[in-house]
Amino acid sequence: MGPDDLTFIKRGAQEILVEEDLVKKLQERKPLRIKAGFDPTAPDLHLGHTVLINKLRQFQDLGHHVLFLIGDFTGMIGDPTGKNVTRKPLSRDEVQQNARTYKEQIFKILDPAKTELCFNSVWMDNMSAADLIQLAAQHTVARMLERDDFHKRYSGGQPIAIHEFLYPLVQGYDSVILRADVELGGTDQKFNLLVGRELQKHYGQVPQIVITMPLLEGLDGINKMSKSLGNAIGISDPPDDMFGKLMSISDQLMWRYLELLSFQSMSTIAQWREEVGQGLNPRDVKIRLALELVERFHGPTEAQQAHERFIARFQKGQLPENLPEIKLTAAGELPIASVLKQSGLVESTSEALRLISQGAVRIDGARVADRSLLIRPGTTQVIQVGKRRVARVSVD
RNA sequence: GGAGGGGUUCCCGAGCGGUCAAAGGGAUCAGACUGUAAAUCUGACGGCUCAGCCUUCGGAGGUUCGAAUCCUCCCCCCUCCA
Repeated sequence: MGPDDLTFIKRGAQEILVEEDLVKKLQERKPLRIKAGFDPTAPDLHLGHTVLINKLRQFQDLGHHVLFLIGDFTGMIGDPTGKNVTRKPLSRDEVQQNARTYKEQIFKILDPAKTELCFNSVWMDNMSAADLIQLAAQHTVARMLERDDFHKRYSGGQPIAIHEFLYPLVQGYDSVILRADVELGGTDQKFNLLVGRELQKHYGQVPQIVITMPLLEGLDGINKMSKSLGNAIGISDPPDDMFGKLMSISDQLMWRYLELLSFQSMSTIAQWREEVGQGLNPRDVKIRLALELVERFHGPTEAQQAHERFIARFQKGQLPENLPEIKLTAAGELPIASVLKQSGLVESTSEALRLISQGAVRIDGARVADRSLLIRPGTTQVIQVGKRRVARVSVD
């Protein structure tokens, strides 16, 4: 623990405010209080979220103390950052349930012994209106309007509700209560994190260091990773899925993922880059990445097996071992399109016919050319649609 | 409260009485090429008992041989003024 740790801390970080202050704190060689706030909504964490959590983990490895704050009070306000969607308040039970799910997921990365779970309702519920007004008095409208999205909305004539100004204030006040030395957040959180610094000064504390982490790109390599964009790798994705998705990223994106998601040292990664420069297939580096991450969330055995299954299936073109079994019942012969639809391999008859004419459908390995092919009852066949959809379908 | 603009298939966005299941782009899916790479090329992209038929263009009515396109009412969004 000390100033030498700066290199590790800086890895992948977008910005550190203020770096000299961080060096000073590190020089004290005392465990720092590292804060990060999270939504109380159902955590469906994906690798994008883990960028920040990994950073917390690095701090723990360096001997620091993590304050994992669940914003159950702020959740009721709704973070005005980015999209402007009103949230419905969560009940105590829901928050508790979500907190449990958080624990399950984050402790695959974080060390429970060095993690303190906090809820800001603990202190915010007791705050009086007078206290809140006093808190609000610490900031001016002009400063609030400096925030990029407020500024845009204000100058663009879009509404900003008064309560939206309270969000950054409460988030900052959390830092005061928790006496945070460092707060981590995504780049979109920069303003809110800085408000924490201001408030801490007002309350006579040394302002926290703000570290922003980049938003990880999703599988497409362009948009930020998000479940709703369908470009995410969930940390509870099954091993094969996770492995496969990681293998499907572009070579360029792979280096980014290595920096932000891998626990390999930067020097090791630099060495890999060199190997690729000398002719190593980037695919093999990708395999290392996939192994590491699947292992992190599912353990070494699963990782190894996912790797083997991947090779068998996609490099050797074999069928997966555990095919989903689908049983259909039919009175007589069934057109292939109906079989595909009823088995759930395609969404509609139209899609089935389309895919057949595109040569995407195989029965027991043989491409189906005839769109009016009839399947007789009493047969069991392996049906493939494209590369990823396969099932053993029996018709009775 | 007043004036104006707009709601089109997953998204953006053209269409403004027939030739419209609706241009173009994106996303997606499939095929080729591969390393399940990426990029590229090709094709598909509402549904069905599929060379035909049925249901779509904010909602409900209406005009017309015929409407996403015209009329009426309603709902929703935005801009400007107060």
